[in-house]
Order: sequence, then C-alpha cells, then structure tokens
Amino acid sequence: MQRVHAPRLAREQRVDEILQSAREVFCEKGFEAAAVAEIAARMGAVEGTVYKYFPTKRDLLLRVLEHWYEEMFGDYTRDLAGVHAHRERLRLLVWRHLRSLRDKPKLCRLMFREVQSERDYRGTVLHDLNRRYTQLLLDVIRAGVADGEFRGDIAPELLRSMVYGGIEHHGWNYVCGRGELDVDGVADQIITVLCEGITKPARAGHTKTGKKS
Amino acid sequence: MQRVHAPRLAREQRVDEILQSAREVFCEKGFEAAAVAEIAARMGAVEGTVYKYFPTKRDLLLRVLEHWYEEMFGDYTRDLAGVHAHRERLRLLVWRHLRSLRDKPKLCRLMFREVQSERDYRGTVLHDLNRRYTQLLLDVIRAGVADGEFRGDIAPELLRSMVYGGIEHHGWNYVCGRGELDVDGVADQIITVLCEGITKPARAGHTKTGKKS
Amino acid sequence: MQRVHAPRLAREQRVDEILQSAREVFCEKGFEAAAVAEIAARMGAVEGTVYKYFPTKRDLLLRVLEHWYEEMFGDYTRDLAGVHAHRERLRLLVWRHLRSLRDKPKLCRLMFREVQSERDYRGTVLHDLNRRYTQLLLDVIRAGVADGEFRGDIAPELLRSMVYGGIEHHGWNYVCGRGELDVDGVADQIITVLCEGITKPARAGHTKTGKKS
Amino acid sequence: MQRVHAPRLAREQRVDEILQSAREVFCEKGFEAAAVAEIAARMGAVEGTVYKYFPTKRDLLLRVLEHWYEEMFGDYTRDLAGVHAHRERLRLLVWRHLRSLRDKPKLCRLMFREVQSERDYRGTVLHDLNRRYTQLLLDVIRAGVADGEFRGDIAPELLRSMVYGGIEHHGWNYVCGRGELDVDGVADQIITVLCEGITKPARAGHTKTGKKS
DNA sequence: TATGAATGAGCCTTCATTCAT
DNA sequence: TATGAATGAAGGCTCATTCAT
Repeated sequence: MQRVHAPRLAREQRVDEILQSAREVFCEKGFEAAAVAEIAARMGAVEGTVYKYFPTKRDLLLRVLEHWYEEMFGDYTRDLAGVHAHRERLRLLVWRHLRSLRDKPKLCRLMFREVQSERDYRGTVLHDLNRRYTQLLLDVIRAGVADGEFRGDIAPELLRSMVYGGIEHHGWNYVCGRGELDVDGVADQIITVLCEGITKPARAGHTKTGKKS
Repeated sequence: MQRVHAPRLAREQRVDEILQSAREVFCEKGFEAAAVAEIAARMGAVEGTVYKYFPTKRDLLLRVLEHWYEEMFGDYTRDLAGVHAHRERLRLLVWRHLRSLRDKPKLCRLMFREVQSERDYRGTVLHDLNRRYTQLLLDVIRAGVADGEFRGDIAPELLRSMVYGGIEHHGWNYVCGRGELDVDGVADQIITVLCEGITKPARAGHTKTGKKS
Repeated sequence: MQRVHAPRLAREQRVDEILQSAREVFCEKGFEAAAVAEIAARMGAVEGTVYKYFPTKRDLLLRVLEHWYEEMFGDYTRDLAGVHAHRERLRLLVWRHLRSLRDKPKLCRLMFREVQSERDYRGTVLHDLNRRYTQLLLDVIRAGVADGEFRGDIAPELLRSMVYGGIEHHGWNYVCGRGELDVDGVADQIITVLCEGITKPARAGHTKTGKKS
Repeated sequence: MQRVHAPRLAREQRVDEILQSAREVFCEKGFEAAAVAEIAARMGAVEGTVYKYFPTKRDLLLRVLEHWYEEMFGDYTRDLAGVHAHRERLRLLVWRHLRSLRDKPKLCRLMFREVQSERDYRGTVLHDLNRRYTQLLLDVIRAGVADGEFRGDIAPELLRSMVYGGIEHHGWNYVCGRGELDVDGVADQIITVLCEGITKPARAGHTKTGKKS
C-alpha cells in the first residue's frame, strides 16, 4: 500500500473540495441560510474540517467568490486583446458579463446580496478583484474618449453603473428562475443604447446635428 | 405584579410608531440582523405589542416598504402631468428616483437585498406597487416611441433596467455612506446617455464613419 | 327605546355565551392550544370580557365541563327510576355513557386528557360531579350485590373502572374521527361480559340456563 | 471565550442519558410543561446537545416511550411461552400490565395523555409497538375462542379495551400518587370478571330468583 | 489532520392576564 | 360593563464556533 506523502497537495485538494461544496450550498440557500454543517456534509466531512481551512463562514463565502472571479478572469485580457474597435471591445465586456450572469446567476446574486452590500466589503481581496474587473470597462471607455470616439462629458463610472447595474437588474428575472436570457440580443441592445441613445436620428438628409442648418 | 402599561394609542397611531421604528432598525441592521425586540424597545414597547399589529417580522418588513412606496407615489403622477416633452418626463423620473435614493438609501437597499430577491416577493402588494412604480418609466418610453421620438427597436424593459439598475448601482457608494450624490448632475448625464448615446456626434459635414476618408 | 334593566339576566346570558364558545374552542383545539382571544372572538367579544366572568382560562375549562355534566345529569335519575332489574339498570348506565361519548366525544376527551390527570382536579366541583356520576354505577352494583344477584367478591370500584375505562378506551377510535360507534351493540356486549363473563358455559345438561330445571 | 465542554460520550451513551433525563422530566411535568432546557440541565448539558440527537421535543417524547416499550417487550413472549391455559395466559398479560402501571405509572400517563390522543400518532413506530403489544391479548382471546373455551360473540377488541382501559382507569388513583396497587389481587378480580362475569352462579338447587321462595 | 460532540447565545413567536379608558 | 391595547415571561429551535480525542 503506497502512502503518498504529499500534504501540500492534499491540502489544496481539500480546500478545493470545500470551496466547491460551499459554492453549491451558498448558491442554493444564500449565505445566512447555508449551514456550515451542510457544506461539510456535502463533501463527506464534518464542520471541524471546514474550520481547519477557513476561519469563519463569512471568510469561506469571500473565498468562494474570489475563486469564481479568478476563474472568470483567465481569458478576459486575452479575449480583449483580439478586438480593437472601442465599440466592439465594449460589446465584448457586456457580452461576457451577460454570459456570466446566465451561467452562474446564483453566484452573481450572492455577490450582490451578501457581499457588496456589507460594510466589511471594502478592502477585501474580493473587492479588489471586483474593482479590477469593472476597471476593464472603465479603461475601454477612457480609451474611447481619448481617441475622440466617445464623448468625454459623461463620468465613466456612471456608464459602468449603467452597464453592470443594468445587466444585473435585467437579469433578475432570469436569476429567479424565470425566462430565458438572450445574451447576444441583449448585448446588442445595450451597446446600441449606450453608443447611440434612444433618440431617433432625424430622417432623410438630416443628420442629427443637421437641424442647426 | 403591577404591570406598567405604555400609553394607549389609537390603533393607527401605534401602527405608525411601529412602522417608523421598524424602518429605522431594518435600515440600520438589515432584515436578518434586526431583532423585533429592538424594534419594540426603540418605541418604548415590548415585543408582544409589535406582534399585536403585525403577524410576522417579515410581514412587518413588507409593510414598512409599502408604506414608503405610498409616501413616494403621492405626487408622482401630479408632477408628471406638468411635463410634456418625452425627454423631460424621462428626466423627471430619473431625477425623482435619484432623489429617493439620496433621501432613503437604506430603504432602497432593503428593497433590493431583502425583498426583491426572495421567492415570496411575487404576488405581494409590494411587488405590485413596485410594478406600478417602474411602469411609469415604461409608459413614458412607449409614448416616446409611439410619437416617433424614440427608436422602437430597444426593449423598454431593458431601458428600465438600465435606468433603475444603473441608478442603484451608482448609488451604492452613497448608500454605503461614502460620497455625495449630485442628483441633478447625475440625472442629466443619465438622460444624455440614454437619449444620445456616448458616441460623439460627427461634426458638420462628417458622417460618423467619415473620419476614414 | 326600551332600556331593559335586567343585569342579572344579561349576566347569565353572557356567561352562557362564553361557556358555549369556550366549549367549541376547547373541543376543537384542546385546552393548551385554545386561545382565550379566540374564545372571545367567536362570540364577538374580546379577551377582557371573558375575564370579567371567569378568573382564569383553566377555571373556564372546569366550568364548561361542569355545565356539560349538569346537562347530562338532568334525566339520569329519572331514567333510572323507570328500570328495576339490576342488569337492566347497569345496561342503562352503560348505554347512556356510550351515547355521551358518541354525542360529545371531544368533551369526553377534554375531561380525560385535560382535567382528570391534573393534580388540581381533586376537590373540584367537577370532581365531585364526576364522583356523583360514577357513583350511580357503584350504587347499582352494590344493590345487585345486596340482593344477591351479583357476586360480592369483586370491588365495585374495579368494575366501575372496567366499564368507564373500557368505554373510553374503546371509544378512542371514534373520538379520533374514525369509525362508527354502535351504541346498542357495544352496550349489549359490555353487559354480557360483565354479567356472564367470556367463559363458555359448560354444555351437556349443564347450561347456565339449565339451572331453571 | 473559553468554553467548558461536558465530557464527550459515545453517541449511544449520550442518547441514553438524554432519554433517561427526558423520561424523568416528561413524567414529572407532562409534555407541554417540560422544558427542553430542563431535560438538558438535568444531565449537565445544554439544549443544543439535546437537539443534536433529537430533531424535536415531540420526537424525543416518542423515542422515550418507544424505549420503554422495548424494555417491556423483552420477556413477554418468553413468559407467555411458559403458560398454556388460556385463562392463565390472560392473567399473565393482565398481571404484567398492572405491574407496568405500578412501576411506571407516569409513563402510562404520558402514553395516554400526550400521545395516543394526538393526530400524529397513527403510523408512528410507537403506534406500531403499541399495536403489537395489545395484539398479544387479542391473540390469546382468539385462541381461546378457537378452542371453544371462550365465547365467540364478543368482539376481542372490546375485551381488550375493557382490560387495558379498565386497568388504566383503575390505576388512575395510583398514578396520581395515592393509594397502593395490589397487582395480584386486582389481576385476579379482573380475570374473574372477564371469565365468569359478576352474575352469581346459581347454587345447586337454587335458581337465581329462587331466593324469593 | 480529522473528527464530531458540545456549546450557548439569540431570536421569533405565543398568549394568559392586566388595566386604563 | 365592555373594551382591547399592552404586557412580559417563556420556550422551541438553530447554528457558528470550539476543542477534546
């Protein structure tokens, strides 16, 4: 019988198991209603084991979400690198965020309900990850402004809110288990609104600014 | 055992006191962390008194928020009646929502965190109030589309999400107790984005793609 | 408008109303689960009114049962007076008790579950009523013994227990809402067992009735 | 905060402790009046510990009574195996039941007051145990009928009720803490009534009514 | 390291009873 | 007399966390 002596690896595996189990339970029940005992049970362990690796239940929640962010991040920059038009870069970010919402709506909900609204969020690793995540959008917008493609009189942070807040708000029905999320269609519409607005362009030989003449 | 009774109030007065007290505590602590005992204590009563008027803690929460919605609704339609241009009507709604967020950020947070994401929300009086509230925006948009002022290829519901989701997202920092909320400025920017988009209008004689030439 | 000045009568009516209402609620829910508020509500009054006439909830329960006993007693002695054979008198008592159980099983249950097993039962008016009630059976038995019809080596109290305990035990299914109670049939069987026992009379010239010869 | 833990026991030991403690408290106070906190305190533990092993207070009650039934059952069949005459077998069951009542009157009371009259009793493990227990008596009676020793025109279930209901009723005074229970004497009398009835056998040459002559 | 028994604070909810109006 | 608002104690149950084994 071979006794593999790889505590480091064993530890990492254990942590992953716990994170996986915790993600499931947190998603199903939300933070408050999730019991550490159940998280442990689902991986065939007991409470004590969880506490060996994570100091508190709340810390475990943050770790779960960090883990998710890291998963997501992987190919973001690579994907962005392949697109150059500002509007297309914008669309990529919107599209990816919508896809995240569609794929892991419960994790989005956790992020929103249980974390972002808590006082202790600021200064967290997770907070930082989130900043870096939404920073991507700010960067794209700022680049567009710098290039003269986007107007500079709108606070990029406000645009970020309209994009991410809008997506979350819109996705709520989907999160609650109702309806379908048409990622492509919604992405197009958001980008259209964002870039062109909803005011109908003046018709026939009139440019928007043509009314000046 | 002599029992000292709190002053007897008319039913309606007492209900108002409780709603007031509950609003405070719920806002400060959130739903879960709020103890009915504290809600009672803050108005100089005991738990039993609260339960005399509200069957459960959760019901009390819903009632608090309904009360708030009713407060808000009062002059909405009157205000809207005085404005006719579609864009101005849009701005009025945005502006008022921002003002609500500035005045009662914690209530917005409650609404969002503790109520809208719960399964039992649908079918509530509160849900209905909320629908009627956001319906106002949908109506304005649809009217604009009907008049040919707004483009018809964007789902009004998505626009609603971008407006309310965006405002809530943007207001988060403010909600968390940081920073100032410039209601007028933000309202202007939101309306601008919404109506005109962020793409810089091509200057006279230049079409958008004209820069290539 | 005639103002009838009959407080005494009004009082009695009130008391009856309360007793009636309390009987219903106690029967439906049992003593513990019955709320004074509901008892009051069912007669269109409030808690305070009940406490004006009955010092405690428990006292009310006892009064309800006393009232019932008094109802029952009315014609007992009269009925008994019309029957002279000991065995028939016995049967009358058994039959009437079965009928009570069939008609008011819930009251029997109250009597049994909530009253007789409590420490404070002894010395109660109700206890006394109950004694007088079961005394009837003892008297019949003793008379039978005195007349030499019944054997004297069985404690009458034990017989009483076998009759009333047996009836209550047997009636349990009925009380719980299942099955039918065949008052006549059961009465006959009980009397048969009681008087003759279950041992089959030896045959061959010695039938029990053979003694006539 | 240093927490002092009670000595760790094997699961089974702890369960036994709790059952023991619960039995005491339930017997002393009845189900409603018994506080889980007291059950725990009596064994030097806290409420949480009890709930670790039993999901609800009611479940604990049922478990206590099941435990008792299992204790009792042990030698029943063995004892019965040693007796063959129907009447003697009957007596054995009566005698043993009386002894149970004498030894654990409070448990009998619990069984009767708190369990059998509740709607949720049917289908319980305890209900099944009870059925098997009283089945023993039915079997003996049926065997007697089959052998022609007992008459067949009395429902065995009614006899069962007269025996068990009678014993419980009779034992009530004893249960309430008054008086002595003469197990042998009472058993004899019950069997006598059951088998022979109370009607005095006519003496040789005397008809029942012959005394008149 | 893993276990899982033990902790104990805390919360919602109920309701008999009191008493000012 | 009737009301019904107010009381306040009490209890079941949960669960994050600790720590002896």
